[in-house]
Amino acid sequence: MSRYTFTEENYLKAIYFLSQDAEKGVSTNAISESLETKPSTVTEMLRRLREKGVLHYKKYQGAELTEEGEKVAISTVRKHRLWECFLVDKLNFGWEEVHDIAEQLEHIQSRQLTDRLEEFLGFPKYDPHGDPIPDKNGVFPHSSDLSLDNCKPGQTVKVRGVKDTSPEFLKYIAKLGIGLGDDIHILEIEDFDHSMMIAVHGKKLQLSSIACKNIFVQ
Amino acid sequence: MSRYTFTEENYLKAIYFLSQDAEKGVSTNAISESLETKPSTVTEMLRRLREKGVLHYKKYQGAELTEEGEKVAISTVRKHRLWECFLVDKLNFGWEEVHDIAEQLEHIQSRQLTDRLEEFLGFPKYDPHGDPIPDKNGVFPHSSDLSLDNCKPGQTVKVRGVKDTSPEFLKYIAKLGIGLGDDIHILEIEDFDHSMMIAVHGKKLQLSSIACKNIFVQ
DNA sequence: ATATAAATTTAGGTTTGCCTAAAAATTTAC
DNA sequence: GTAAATTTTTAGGCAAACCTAAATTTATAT
Ligand SMILES: [Mn+2]
Ligand SMILES: [Mn+2]
Ligand SMILES: [Mn+2]
Ligand SMILES: [Mn+2]
Repeated sequence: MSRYTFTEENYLKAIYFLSQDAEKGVSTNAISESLETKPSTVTEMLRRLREKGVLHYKKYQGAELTEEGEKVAISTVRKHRLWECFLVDKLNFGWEEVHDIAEQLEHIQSRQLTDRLEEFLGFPKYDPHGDPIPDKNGVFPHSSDLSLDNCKPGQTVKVRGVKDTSPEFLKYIAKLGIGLGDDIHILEIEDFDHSMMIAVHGKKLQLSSIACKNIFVQ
Repeated sequence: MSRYTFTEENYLKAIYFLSQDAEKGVSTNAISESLETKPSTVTEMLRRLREKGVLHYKKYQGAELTEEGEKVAISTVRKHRLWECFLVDKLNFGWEEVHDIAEQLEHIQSRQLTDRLEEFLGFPKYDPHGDPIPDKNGVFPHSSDLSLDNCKPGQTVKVRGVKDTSPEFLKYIAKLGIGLGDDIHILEIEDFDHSMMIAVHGKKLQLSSIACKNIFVQ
């Protein structure tokens, strides 16, 4: 993994995320939109990145990252999310303020810096928005590691599964309007019983600590 | 103080330091050497920076920063030194390892980030090499500019910083067991080469006059 | 004072990343 | 299955930073 420019890392990161939903090659237009550059600029960059060996690309057929390309993308995601943790946990920024600063910090090149930052932060598994942080080998934590009761007010997390799969529990959360893939925004945690006030689909509702322990999030 | 590129900040910082000793305009060659670019590149950049209003420059007459230019330079120095403190104090880097990483971090643009970092670090007045850190208004703390070679036998002085911050020199004095805050007792000065016999931590050792000139004391 | 040397600028190129406008390929619509 | 719409690529340019080689200006030395 040699050195990549600011811009190259941004392209690789964008293609990495876009290729998660679309299973074919990532389209020129999709990249263009995501990076707010013109499609012609993207075409040119794709040719350059292909020559560097970080992606496969044939005219009109979209792009797919190579192993090396994915490694660079994941490393950039890792840096981005670790810095977001730093900004929120150590410098007391709000979770909504940190993205743009992390967009800059994610391009600092020093393997040692990233690894020591991770250690300093106590090896966090998720960033302030609940997104998983890959380890130094590029391995993401399994989402089932994190249940809702381990999250903090201010976080927004995605429902990834349930621990209790009984019909009673599933019916209960379905009635509340909570389903797989939904975003839960944590508003407040009651001190005395650890129940949570949350917002889902714009609706405010209360969840007991027992319910929270049974919802896996990411 | 609008936004400046990575490169512009580096030029302004270099000119700022160079204009501290040379009281006339800073020469093209001096900048070229300090930034390891060719003189012709510097000439071109000086014209551009003049148009931006950050320095005065007339053909063959060298460059001088305007108030705005100096503000940018000092702000960059501030960021550089605060990040060096962070790396040493919080991430346990050695003081000889941090300069290159700080060269990158100093260009992150967020006033808020810099100020909160400073607060997180406890408003340090000096970086790990003993260099003074300007406050958010660009004001430097008063720093002693007394170097060891100006001291006399019999004196005991405290190490406050180094003039030469190269890894070679830092490693050298680290090997000798000399660090920030250490007490140096001057035993004898050799007449013929002005080398010093000193005692640190109870150990006797010899320092060349070149080494002595590069150690700031108080 | 003139010749030589050194410093600086000019001229002409390169690479990275971006743009607009036009052409070509692909997809969709009838 | 062709025509229209959309997507993508090509062609040609531009700005920031860099370079080499050739002038030009300034400094130095006899
Ligand atoms: Mn983010
Ligand atoms: Mn980015
Ligand atoms: Mn430094
Ligand atoms: Mn720098």
